[in-house]
Amino acid sequence: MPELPEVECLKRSLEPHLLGRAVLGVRLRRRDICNSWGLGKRGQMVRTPFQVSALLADDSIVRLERHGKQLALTGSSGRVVCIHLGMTGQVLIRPKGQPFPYGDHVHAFWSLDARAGTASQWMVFRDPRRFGRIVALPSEAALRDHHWRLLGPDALTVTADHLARTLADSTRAVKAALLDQRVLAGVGNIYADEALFNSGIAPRARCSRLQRAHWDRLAVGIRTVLTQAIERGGSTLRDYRNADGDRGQAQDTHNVYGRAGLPCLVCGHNLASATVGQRTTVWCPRCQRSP
DNA sequence: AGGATAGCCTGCGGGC
DNA sequence: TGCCCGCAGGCTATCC
Repeated sequence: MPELPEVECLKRSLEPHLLGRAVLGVRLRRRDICNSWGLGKRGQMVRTPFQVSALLADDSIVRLERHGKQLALTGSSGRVVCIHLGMTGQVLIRPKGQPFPYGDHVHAFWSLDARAGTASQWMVFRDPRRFGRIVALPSEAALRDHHWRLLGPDALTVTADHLARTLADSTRAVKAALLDQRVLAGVGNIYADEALFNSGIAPRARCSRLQRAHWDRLAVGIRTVLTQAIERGGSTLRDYRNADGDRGQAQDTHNVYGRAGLPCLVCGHNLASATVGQRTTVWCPRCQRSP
């Protein structure tokens, strides 16, 4: 469930813990959630045998960067670890020596040094369903030019121009297009439904039928919904927590997601539900229209 | 080639 | 009470 707002809130909550912090060592329980890329002989990116030391061991963290739903940690060596939370992934900061309150499914531990006012801590990656991934890369250039090369622009800054240009000839349902990370990065099922409600566009509307005014409203709708969710700390439906274990509050203000059959908060008409783009989709048939 | 579909994976709630 | 089934949906691989 973590989409762009949840990953952004995770990033903001991790930064005070991680920036400038030394990684003393890394322990990995599951190797099958990790990938590693390196530079090949002709300068191309190649898959390399995974080594735990590639996860910023003996490094210190100098930067956190998010694109869409992915979060990258850069070490002072220039190496990068990119974390993708999948459905149930969590990154948590916990003091060493205290009982760990989150049960099983912790796949990786980073040992962080003690610093002024702070005891030594663990950063842990936990992911019950294991849809998440940890990717080691040799540089930020490799991150942007290789690992993130197929992702569309970050949804927080998406423009009507980009949406119109990218999707004008597409016959897909607009909701399916919003879920496609190559079109824009960061929108998942929750915020796709919320953004479409905000813009008054039916999820099954064909992209090629939409006009300039629709793209204008949709771009604003996407940015607004995501920005407001970030301000509320993201949506916690079940699993999402920030680095400190706190829940978000944005789920309390959803207009349509999870409200199938309930009255529309704007017009009172019962909200409809159907599968669109292989995802459960909820919308208001009165407030949202197909051109 | 764009678009649809299957598969990965665990927890939980509903039904019996 | 306990078991089974369906569902949740991020993405990749594969098919049409």
